[in-house]
Amino acid sequence: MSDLLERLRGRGWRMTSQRRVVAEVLDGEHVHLTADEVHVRASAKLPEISRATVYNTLGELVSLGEVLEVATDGRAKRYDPNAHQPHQHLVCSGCGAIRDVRPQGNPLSDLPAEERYGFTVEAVEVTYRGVCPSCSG
Amino acid sequence: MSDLLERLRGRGWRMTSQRRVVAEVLDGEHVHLTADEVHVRASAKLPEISRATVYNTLGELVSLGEVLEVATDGRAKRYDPNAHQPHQHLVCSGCGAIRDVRPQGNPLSDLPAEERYGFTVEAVEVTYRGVCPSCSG
DNA sequence: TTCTTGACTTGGACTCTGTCCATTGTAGGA
DNA sequence: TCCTACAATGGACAGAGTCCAAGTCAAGAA
Repeated sequence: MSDLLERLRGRGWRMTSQRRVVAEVLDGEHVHLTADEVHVRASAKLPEISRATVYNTLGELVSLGEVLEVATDGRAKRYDPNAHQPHQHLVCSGCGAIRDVRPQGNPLSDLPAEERYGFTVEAVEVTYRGVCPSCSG
Repeated sequence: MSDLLERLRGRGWRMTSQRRVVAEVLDGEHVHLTADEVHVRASAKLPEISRATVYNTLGELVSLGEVLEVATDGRAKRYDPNAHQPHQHLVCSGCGAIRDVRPQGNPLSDLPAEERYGFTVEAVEVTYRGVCPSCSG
């Protein structure tokens, strides 16, 4: 993530303190924050940052392919900075915790041609649901 | 779906015209309506039915395991009456059409123990994304 | 059949998530 | 340093869903 800002600058992204702060907040492993959580954490570093800017910046990062949008429940979308490593998600039904996981094989190949109904299938999202150790203990 | 009402009555469900209409609207194959769409169609049969009742009834059907909630985009949840036959979804990125599909094998077994982080994994949802014949033509 | 009652429905207010837009501010090149 | 196009702001707005107090009614009891 540290070279993210460099990469974006190279792509003509204008660097502002707001964008820098949003990028910093999204740094890390197994990070799946909602826009609102990003706003809270960004505000801690840069109190004047507005909600609209957080939404704008997240949207741009998604368009640029640097962040993934994850919708594991019907509530707010979550933003996953782990965009350059293919993975799926494991979600705790108790507390909502999310882990990135890497299943074996390629789930795309599990859909036989006769189940594709003429679609050109391009991607697959897998969400495993279960109970995490803290919630089952 | 025709015996759904019988089954629910047997479970102590009080039968009302509103609930009957919502159940009727959800009948069929590859049905994935939003709550609002259910409300529109139910209103055609029973004009006085309220939005709140549609939400209540859908929520009850989901709790009872008779209908599945599907969140394929960040927008409104969709309701899938095909709850008694395990399946996954194939979604068109163009028009949003949804088909029920049955992948080979059990996607749950693709997640090795060392990728479960101590979770008790109970279910898996798979969403295939692609372009349908109408949209690619 | 009528009565009774607790479950169900209603509609409007409210919350949450996200978008839009006119105005103000500023990064970065000239 | 100055310009200006791009970015940030915040407040209004929209869509999806929940909540609640009051009114209604399904279905068992008499």
